[in-house]
Amino acid sequence: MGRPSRFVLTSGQIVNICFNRGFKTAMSHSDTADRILDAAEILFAERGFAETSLRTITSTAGVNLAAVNYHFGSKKELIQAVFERFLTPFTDCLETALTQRIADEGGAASADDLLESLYTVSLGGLKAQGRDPQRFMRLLGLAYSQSQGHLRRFIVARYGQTYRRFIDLLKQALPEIDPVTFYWRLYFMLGATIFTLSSFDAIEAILKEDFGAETTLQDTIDRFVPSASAMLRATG
Amino acid sequence: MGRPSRFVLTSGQIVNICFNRGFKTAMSHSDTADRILDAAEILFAERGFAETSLRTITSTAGVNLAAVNYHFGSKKELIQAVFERFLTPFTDCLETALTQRIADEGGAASADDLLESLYTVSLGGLKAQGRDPQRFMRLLGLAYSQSQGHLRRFIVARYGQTYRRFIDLLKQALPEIDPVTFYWRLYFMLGATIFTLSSFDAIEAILKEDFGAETTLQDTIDRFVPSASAMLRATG
DNA sequence: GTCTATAAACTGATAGAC
DNA sequence: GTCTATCAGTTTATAGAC
Repeated sequence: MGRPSRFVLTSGQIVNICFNRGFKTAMSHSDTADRILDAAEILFAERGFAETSLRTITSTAGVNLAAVNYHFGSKKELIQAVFERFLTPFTDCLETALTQRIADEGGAASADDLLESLYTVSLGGLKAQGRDPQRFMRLLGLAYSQSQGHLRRFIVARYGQTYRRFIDLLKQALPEIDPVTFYWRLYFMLGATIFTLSSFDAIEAILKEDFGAETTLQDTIDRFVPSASAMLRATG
Repeated sequence: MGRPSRFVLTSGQIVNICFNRGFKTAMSHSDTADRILDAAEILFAERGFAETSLRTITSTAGVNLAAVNYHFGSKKELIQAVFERFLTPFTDCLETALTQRIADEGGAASADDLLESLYTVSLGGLKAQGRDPQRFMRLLGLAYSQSQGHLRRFIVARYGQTYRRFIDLLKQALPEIDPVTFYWRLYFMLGATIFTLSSFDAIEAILKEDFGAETTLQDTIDRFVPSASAMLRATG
């Protein structure tokens, strides 16, 4: 599994370093714009974009309605700002983790290690940042399903490079899979992750109710990595 | 793999039988209500519920605005009617296919055969019906992500029994997987399917562009079944 | 920067003529 | 069953006072 030696940073340590830095600078002053972003992030994730009015956002944030237009210009730009605030530290952290992995493993990381980096950054990173991974995944799901075009273009232009890098590394780690099959399974994995973690609270509650099983963060990562890995590698 | 003998109906044949019956009766008269349902189905799948106004639906359908309230009562009831129209033949067909499978295989079907039934009914069935599988999946995704409660309750009450039956059969076919892991992976599979097929056209276009690969229906089923199967069975 | 007030457009739903 | 006309409520966005 390529467990790092004691001189090498683990994904978890990288997560703590990047997110703690990003977190402090982003949160150092809680002015009106941040209050709006906080409220918008929660409400968008719960209801979607069209179902969340600026009035609901501003009254939840305890600020004036006109403040949205003053600080962000329009609702579309507010949506982009919400995504920018959580995708920037996340993407930077993934970038760092990937660089560390390939340095660590001499140029080519294994598929399981790449997946472990991805899930540790997305789940562990957000929890370390005091944020809810489920909310993050719901927003990502919305970006795909409700995207009015502008958001999709914004995300691809701003963050596409890092995700292409991840995909290329994963492809190199699975040379036996033909490119078309790889592409299908990549979507498969993305959908499984976003969809499942979007319903994380509901699944967690059902598992506790029906099986008495507590769900920890590490449990979830340890469940996702082998499942995704087996799916990517499937023969037939 | 349990290929049926020549005296046994294949999933594909079952699909043709159920859907052709349902299709003719449902489409025999194209009055105002059906025109509204046709337009609403397409527009909801493209934009979501909140983003699609009744005015857009009625003008697309070429009918009067008041006709929606006359025929369906409210927008919520129109949404339910859209789902009812495509979920009823789909669910009936899955029910028939499952019954055939367990009769065919003497009480307990294999996981791969169950998955093959599910995908043949959902993909093949809708295409046989002259409908777009992608649209079907987008609507299912919306039911999960945008569900305003009423739709979720409607679907569970009306169709829950068949899906619980499928899940129980699949669980029986995978006795070596512990129940909690099974539950996680079921969500994983559901998300992968809905998400991937929601973007079917986009994926198809990219595959043709980048690899010159044409994508047929049977290709897609043959790609999904082993991937989902490997994921469900993963060890570790 | 923050506020009030209001514009301008859109929404779902309905009453009542035909 | 279908239409027009309209209601009552909501939405985003902005102008202008402070």
